[in-house]
Amino acid sequence: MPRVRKQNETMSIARLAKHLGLSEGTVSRALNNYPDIAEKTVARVRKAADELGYRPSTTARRLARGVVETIGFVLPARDGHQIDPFLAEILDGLATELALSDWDLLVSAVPDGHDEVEVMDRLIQSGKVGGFVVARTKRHDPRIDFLRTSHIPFVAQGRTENCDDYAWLDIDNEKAFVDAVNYLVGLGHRKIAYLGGDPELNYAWQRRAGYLAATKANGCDIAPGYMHDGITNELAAREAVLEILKLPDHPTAILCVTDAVAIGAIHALAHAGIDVGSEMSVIGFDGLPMGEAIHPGLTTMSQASYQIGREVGRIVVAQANKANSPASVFSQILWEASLTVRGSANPPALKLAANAKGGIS
Amino acid sequence: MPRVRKQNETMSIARLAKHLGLSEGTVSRALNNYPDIAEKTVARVRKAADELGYRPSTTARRLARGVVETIGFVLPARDGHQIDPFLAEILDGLATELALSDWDLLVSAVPDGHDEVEVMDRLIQSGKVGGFVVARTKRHDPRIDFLRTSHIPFVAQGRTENCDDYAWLDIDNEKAFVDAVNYLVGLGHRKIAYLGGDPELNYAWQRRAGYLAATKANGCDIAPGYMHDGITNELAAREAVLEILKLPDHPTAILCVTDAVAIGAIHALAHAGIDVGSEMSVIGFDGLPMGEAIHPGLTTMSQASYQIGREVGRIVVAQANKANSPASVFSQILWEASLTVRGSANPPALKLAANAKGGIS
DNA sequence: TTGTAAGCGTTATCAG
DNA sequence: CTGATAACGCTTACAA
Repeated sequence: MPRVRKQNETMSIARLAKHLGLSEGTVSRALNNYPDIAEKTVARVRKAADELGYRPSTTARRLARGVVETIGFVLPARDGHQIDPFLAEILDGLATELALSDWDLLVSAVPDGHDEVEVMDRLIQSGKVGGFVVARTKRHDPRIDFLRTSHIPFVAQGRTENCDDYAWLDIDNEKAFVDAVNYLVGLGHRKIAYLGGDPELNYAWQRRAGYLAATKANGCDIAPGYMHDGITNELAAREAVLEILKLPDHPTAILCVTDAVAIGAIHALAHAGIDVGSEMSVIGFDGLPMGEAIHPGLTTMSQASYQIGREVGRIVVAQANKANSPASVFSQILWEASLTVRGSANPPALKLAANAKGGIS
Repeated sequence: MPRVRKQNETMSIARLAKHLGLSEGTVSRALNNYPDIAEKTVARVRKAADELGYRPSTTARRLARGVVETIGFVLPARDGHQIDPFLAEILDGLATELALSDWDLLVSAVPDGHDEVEVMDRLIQSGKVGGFVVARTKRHDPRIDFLRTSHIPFVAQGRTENCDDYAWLDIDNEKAFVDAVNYLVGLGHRKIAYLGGDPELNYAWQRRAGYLAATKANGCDIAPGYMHDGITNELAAREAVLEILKLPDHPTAILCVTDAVAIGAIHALAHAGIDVGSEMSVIGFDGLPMGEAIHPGLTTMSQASYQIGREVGRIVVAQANKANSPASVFSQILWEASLTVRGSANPPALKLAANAKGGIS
């Protein structure tokens, strides 16, 4: 014997077969819906399996079948700021969808001194995952480049610049920000500032592009100091707002790359004594629940992150299941964000009304 | 041949052995640091393995060794509200620590119509995980009861009422809220309201207990309408605050079970025209980054959620590794939360100063 | 110090 | 319709 094992407790197919007086092969086929087993036998096997609490060993099954029904997800390297709520929602949706398809979700972090591609490569080479989901894509993303070459199914949440030859699900960020600008212009705003994120991240780049395109199309000019890039959290938002308030020619509205940034901006404005929603309008992006709880409520472009996670999970499993198709065609899905109107964005004219009402200054 | 397999691409130990002119057994032992292989051979094998990019198949290894180096984590059933930031941080820390120990993290959701224990049971029975981490414990937690019986290593983040016979890491929630009340009393507050969470959740129960004990010890009485339970998000916090403001005898401070609740409360107060930090003090619990960005900054009891995740990971792996110890002794660790002072809590006397400064009303 | 071979629990081919 | 049996890739007791 190669080793002392607690075989006595584990219910294996061998024990089940012996118990039934059948061969292992027959039991296996009965349990796996093979068409060539007698109805009666199938029923008998099923019943016994249930009663004895038999569950096939995933490990053995993997080895025999040569497939791994597990999707890998590598958490973005921890660059100081924690997992954002958007990612958490995606993960939740992804886990839910995979559970429904009986796939597993393997979540991995990137240890210091390593990089994401390295981690992904190990996961693939050691046979731990049979597919990947990649989130928060960069404009040029080494992870995508890597996955392209490793012939493993994967889906990106968010595109890259070149994105013809793989599956992705993205929000139409550019259109969303065009819509947001148009909405502000429709309210009467012409001087619109922008708090943008890391331009390496494709979503930030796309939103920035939407802002630029729409302001131009509407003939709003972007005064110096109106555009701030690299705002990735609430604190950076505060600082940027302070700079904006120092400008001789104030904007009347601030468009923010995310809700987190918008919330930071709102607080900074409130702190500076500016009445948000009247003296200054603010619009965010994400649709976080917190946007509903603050005052004024955050007007924002909402995306259904949980649903995105679910859909991405659906796609990656589908892709893995039809890995045999010759001319592989990739799901490439663009969803639209929708405007959620609350109190933080209003016509600039309200400012006068508010001042009048205040009656003091 | 049982099946057409793409054996040509996969670098197996067999190919490696053949390439080296050695037996598979020798190669395996060389790679696994067995003491009985010649130095020279070990070096040769290592080199070849590196060059040929050999990575042992985790699946085959699992089957042969009979151990699964994977920790399961079941996301709390999605009861409307999304994954809270605290959980996300824990996950991040857990994933990081496990990656360092070469363990994997399997994250699963609970499909509708199933329960968490069911999901955990399946994961164990099918051999997908070799341990568990359980978060957000309830006072009486069926997951813990289940894991106690299934002889698999696990660690709880948070205790249950009976918690002698398993490993856990918890924050001393009761002490934290005693400290918070003492701090408020030290500032001069006597009328302290409380926004509490779901009392089924042990942390909420413990914090509540701390509030009750400390107010009593300090002789502060809790007027009717001062205590609100079941406040689990920002919106509920708003409503509770509105009720509190209707009370004939206002409290001067509100202690909140979480930062999310505190932030909701602060916004509701601001909305009602109450100046937070002077007319009303607010204290939260968690130490979320957002607490730093709002105005006034949130005074809160901070816990290091990422570190908690890491430590929990460390413990569960350690426990799995010494599964042979006879008199199993469990790590039971209590960490303290630390007070982070910002602007949202001040002496009630400031109210007068603020009014004076305002100069108008 | 190394080779041999059994075994982990399942699936799948091929006879019967 | 069912039973043998090889194979998946690796580990490990034992023999050499």
